Amino acid sequence: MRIDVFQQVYDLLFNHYGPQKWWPGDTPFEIMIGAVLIQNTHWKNVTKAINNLQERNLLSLPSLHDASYEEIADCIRPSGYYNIKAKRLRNLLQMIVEQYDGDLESLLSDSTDDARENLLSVKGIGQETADAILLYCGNHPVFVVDTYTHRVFSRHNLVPDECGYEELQEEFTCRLPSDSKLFNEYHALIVNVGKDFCKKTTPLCEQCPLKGVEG
DNA sequence: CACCAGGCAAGTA
DNA sequence: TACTTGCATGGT
Repeated sequence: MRIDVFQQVYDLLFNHYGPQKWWPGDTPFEIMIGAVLIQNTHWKNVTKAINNLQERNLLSLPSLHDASYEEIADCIRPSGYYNIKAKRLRNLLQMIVEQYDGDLESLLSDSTDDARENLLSVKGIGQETADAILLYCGNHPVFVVDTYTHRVFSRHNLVPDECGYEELQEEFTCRLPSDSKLFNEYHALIVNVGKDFCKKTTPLCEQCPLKGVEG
């Protein structure tokens, strides 16, 4: 019996990169904030923004919820789209206050479906951000799809180019065991190989650990 | 200098 | 429904 190609890709990536220890961040709250700030932005910029929040003691739900819009925007300026992201952070905190009495752990221990639905109801939280929060803050077994996932897998003809978020996510979900630890590592590995070998303009590379893998 | 990054929502037809 | 555009800083 042949091993599934998605499993093969995981093995190739894991053998090449080793365990990733994601998500960068010390607390679920910090990880959640990072999930919003990373949207279409380099992680290096997000680090600066998070450091600014840390310096002003804003890395907790009550303190950030109390902070003014201007102060938040000023802190997260390096992460880009700072006006819209400040609003998104406030929307997210507001939902947690209203739906979960301001308790992040309460959101994270809710059922996956209910927590996801509440996250998606927030303006500024889309499917990827919601799933990243569910997986990397709450260890829910949901596979996080991102631009690298689509690019790497379509470029290797493992999924059709026009594959959408849910369709792509389903490919992983139905081929792999529902294991949050596996999903955690796999997504991180895909981002890694995407950054190194599957940029928008770089078409192909001899050193790519996925060289020769085709659907 | 141009281009891009671990998206998302609003606007247009 | 299916495209297009605005949002913005900092690294290469």
